[in-house]
Amino acid sequence: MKQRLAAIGTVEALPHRVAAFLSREIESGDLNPGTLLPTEQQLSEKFGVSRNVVREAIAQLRADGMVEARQGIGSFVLAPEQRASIRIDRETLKEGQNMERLFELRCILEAESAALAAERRDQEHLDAIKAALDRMSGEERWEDGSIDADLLFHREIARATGNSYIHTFISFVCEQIRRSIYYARQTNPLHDLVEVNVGEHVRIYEALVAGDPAAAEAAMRAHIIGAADRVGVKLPLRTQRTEEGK
Amino acid sequence: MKQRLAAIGTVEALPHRVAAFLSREIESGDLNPGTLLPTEQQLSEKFGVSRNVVREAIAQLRADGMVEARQGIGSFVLAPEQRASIRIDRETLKEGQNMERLFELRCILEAESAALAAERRDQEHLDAIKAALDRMSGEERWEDGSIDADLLFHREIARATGNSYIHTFISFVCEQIRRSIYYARQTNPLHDLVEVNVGEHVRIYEALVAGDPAAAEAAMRAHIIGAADRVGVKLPLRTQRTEEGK
DNA sequence: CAAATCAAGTTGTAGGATGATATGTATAAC
DNA sequence: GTTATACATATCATCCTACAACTTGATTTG
Repeated sequence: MKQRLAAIGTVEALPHRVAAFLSREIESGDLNPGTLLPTEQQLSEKFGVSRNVVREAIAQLRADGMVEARQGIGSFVLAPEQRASIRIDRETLKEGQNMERLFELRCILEAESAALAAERRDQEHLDAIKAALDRMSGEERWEDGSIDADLLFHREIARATGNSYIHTFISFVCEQIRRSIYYARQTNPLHDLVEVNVGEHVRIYEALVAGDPAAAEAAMRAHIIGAADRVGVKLPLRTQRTEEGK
Repeated sequence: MKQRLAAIGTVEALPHRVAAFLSREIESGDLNPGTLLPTEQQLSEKFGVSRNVVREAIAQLRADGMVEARQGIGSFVLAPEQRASIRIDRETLKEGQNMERLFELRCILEAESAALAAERRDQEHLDAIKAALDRMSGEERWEDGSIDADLLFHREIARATGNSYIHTFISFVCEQIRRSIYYARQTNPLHDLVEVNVGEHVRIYEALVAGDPAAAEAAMRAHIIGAADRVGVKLPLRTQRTEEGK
């Protein structure tokens, strides 16, 4: 009774697919903490892969602190309290549609971040944001320095919210996106370098200076959508956005 | 020319010892970024272990984002900037933070999550959410089973967005809040147990069934604000929310 | 000279064999 | 009857060989 692993278009390593499957089962609660995973033999037969593949998958789960293997017994599912971290690894990032999802998450976080920053920013924050903006304007093309300045711009806005959780999460998401862009450029050097749209950033900055949360949110949302578009990602938009909060 | 791995008193798994050795070589700069690791065959001979052990060790390094393996070539050492696997560990998030900021982030993520879920959910998602809701209704007080059901309810909604990043982030934030509540109850057992407001959850569920993103978002926002209030956290609200998107 | 082909090297996967470790069971001793 | 030992079983840990898939560079061929 073999079970087909989701066969996405992208070529993906088998161990990662198995690990992702088990990981989802644990996350969704199908495998409660404390329970024993099926034996390597059973998993091997269930997924139709060799035990080596299963072992590598379990090793990955163990590295993430999701299970604990004990010789002669099996692998136990650990409670979420023991989970060490959030991790988005390179393989996951390469999966199709993941860029789209990442941008979607970024849009949610940054739009709200911009609105909060517009309400809570002080002069020191504005100065830091302006400095990043100036650094960005120095470069026309999407080069390393420009990318860093762009990243800094967004992080400074997140910092201006006064909520370090938001700052941490946005930094993380931005890093993921930046690295995937690096990677895409590395594997396909002919790919056109994406230009940084300075104008979009200026509009965000102006809204922050004006202390207008709605304008800041709208400008940021437009910017993220534009940025996604420039790397070939069409962001699925919510159909009823304008009606919210009525 | 075999090389002895450090034989510590503790019995440690072979792959972990190999990974630790290579990891130290990379960290110390003996293996510069961009260079190719020795082949699995060579490492196998060097350490006197099987190729499987070497493979598991490299898989661990890859999971940590230190190397990238490419079939037919070898494993490249990555620069720290290129490392695609980032951990947001609890220590980082715990530094001088408070519940207020955590709830603020949760509100941002979950409100949008509910709206997206209302647009994208299918019957399987609704069934899973309903199941969590039923489990929750069984308990009147904020007890362990009820907390788990509550958590599951929110995670299932996040899953219904189809965006695994949102799911991951929300799970993480919920887990943080749950642990804080556990801790508060442990240190102060006299503290009144907070009741789960089933009604708020029902309203969210109904909006999801109706496929109404705006209603789902509003219900979720009200719920998070209410939940924060019940644990003594006053959520700072944005002043201009209703005007957004004009 | 250019393009197609081939050969060698490397990682990825398959599948079995053996050792190490934990658990349950049956037998023997008291 | 109870306890203790030995054995059988199940499982992970490691090792081994073989083949498939992929990359690179040399060779051959037109």
